Amino acid sequence: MIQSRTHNCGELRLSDAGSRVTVVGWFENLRRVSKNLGFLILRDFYGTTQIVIETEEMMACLDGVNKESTLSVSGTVRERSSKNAELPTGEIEVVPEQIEVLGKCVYNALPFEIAQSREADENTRLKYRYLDLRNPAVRDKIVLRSRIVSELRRRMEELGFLEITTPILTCSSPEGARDYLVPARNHPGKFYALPQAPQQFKQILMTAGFDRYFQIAPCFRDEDARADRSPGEFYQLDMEMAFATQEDVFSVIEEVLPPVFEKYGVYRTASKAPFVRIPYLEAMDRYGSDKPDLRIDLELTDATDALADCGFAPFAGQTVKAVVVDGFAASRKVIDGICAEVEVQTANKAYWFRVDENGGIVGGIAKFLQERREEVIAALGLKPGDFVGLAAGKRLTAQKTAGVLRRLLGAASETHMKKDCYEFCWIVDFPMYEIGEESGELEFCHNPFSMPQGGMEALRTQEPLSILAYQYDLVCNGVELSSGAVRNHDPEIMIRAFSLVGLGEEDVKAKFPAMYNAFCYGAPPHAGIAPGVDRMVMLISGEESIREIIPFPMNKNAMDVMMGAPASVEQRQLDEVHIGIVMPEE
RNA sequence: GGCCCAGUGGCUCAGUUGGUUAGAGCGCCGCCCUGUCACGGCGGAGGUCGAGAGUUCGAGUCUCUUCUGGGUCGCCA
Repeated sequence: MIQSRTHNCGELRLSDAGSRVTVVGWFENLRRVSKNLGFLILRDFYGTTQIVIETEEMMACLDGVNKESTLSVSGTVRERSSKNAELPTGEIEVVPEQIEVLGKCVYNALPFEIAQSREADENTRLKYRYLDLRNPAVRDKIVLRSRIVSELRRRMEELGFLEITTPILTCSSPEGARDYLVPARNHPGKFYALPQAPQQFKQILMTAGFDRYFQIAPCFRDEDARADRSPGEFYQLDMEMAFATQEDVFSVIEEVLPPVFEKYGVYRTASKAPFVRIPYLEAMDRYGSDKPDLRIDLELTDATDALADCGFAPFAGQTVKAVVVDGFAASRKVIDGICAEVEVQTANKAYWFRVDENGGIVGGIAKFLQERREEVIAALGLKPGDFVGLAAGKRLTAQKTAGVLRRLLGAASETHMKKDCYEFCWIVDFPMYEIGEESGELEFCHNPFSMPQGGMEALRTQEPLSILAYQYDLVCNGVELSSGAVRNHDPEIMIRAFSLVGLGEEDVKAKFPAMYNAFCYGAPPHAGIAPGVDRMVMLISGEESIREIIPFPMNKNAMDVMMGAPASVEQRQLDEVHIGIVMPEE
């Protein structure tokens, strides 16, 4: 009969000396000092406890027992004769009377060392995730995630938000990302889809009379992975408010998020309400990005007039954007590295020059600028010691390239980046429409659910490209946490908004039948947002790989190498759901 | 789908202009060690150098193809 645990491995202290205890956990290590003296380290979720082996009898209990087996140890707590101040339990040890193996580890060599699992091959870590997670440094990220989610939930509820779950099996959505499809057994040829977001459901909840909704919502999108984007599935702190404006949404987020970031973050300070608001076009112009990292105090300068016709071929006829960095004394090697990285990230080249102590232009493309040196210096407001990074191309290309350059220069500079804080901002006033790059025709810029600023009046009278939407992004330290919007709840305005992109009433009804119908029965004005939980946990924990903050992550190719998903299924299962497999050629 | 990087004992890595029998640390096995705490000492086992082809007297090293993993662009309303 196994004795029940009396204490966990993290809680015994000097005051427990003399107590008879039973502790259980994983066999982490045995430091064997002689034939009948050794130190056994037992580890559980809460910590480690040292078991001192002083007899050949106890030593024999461990013969042939591999590390990482689970053990039960009963004995007496004793003060250590040599203490370890590094450990919470470092003043005591347990003198065992009985050692029992609870669960054997049948292998005497592990795929990787538990304590160093973060250095192991990532594929191996994912395959043996249950071993990887035994490493406290790995496990703590998952614990952190749990605490963050719990706190977000608590704060939302305190503000009167109601958590309501929405369906996982629903309809394929006609826009956006690729859907994950689920065949419907009782409806041959028809499919459910996993939701890309609970967008329509939450808007219908508003129409149904719920006032403040939120959900830690699972979302599914069949798109390729990135370092900060797990393939397949992710979670959002999804919320929606009835009879609400953009400002109402902002104030909820500004109240809920910063305290959580400050409480659990690697950085201990976060922006206070209200967050900076930057119109989209201004963000592109000043930062070359719609997700600017405001920890960097550099801004883009327009150098088109000064440099476009300087004789340097890549600038001819292009927009030229500059990033001026004072006191940037990086080596040539560092500068070349930054330029190469810009090219990798933008597929566009970056250029540079420098102003020396005497006001001369040197380095990079300097030789093209000598003739008009004074004009360039005056136009860009340069002074000795300034470094100038440059990007050229069509307006948007030049902005985006310079934006990446700004980010890299900021990170490389000693003085232009505040490193230890969370800088939030809102990007507001996104355009309602844009000219599609492929189609060359008017398209919705973000999503068709947003309310145009100015409502019906704007749609009737303004030039479509000049119409702005009540559409906003939440950005923190250069990471886009979320999009959100004041929704278009008026069927007439919705039809008018669609008509500008060549779609009629029938198209609206066909694409979003439930929502459209619901809005025809009296909808409240409403607005919402859905910050990504995974992204927030990454920022808070300081992790750069999203796989570190997901309990069971998939690899880049959307495979779960531990479970073996995706996998083949039996023909019988396929038959039941009326699916035939057509393998791709070759 | 395009581009970039990586792949060498169980793990992390070194391996020079192509040149003897491919090394180290950790782990594993054995022996020694009475207070360790990254315990220590001595010894040992363990390698189709991701795979295939080519160049060469000779390939871990060079070339091509391919596989796997990561990053990135496309994509992500």
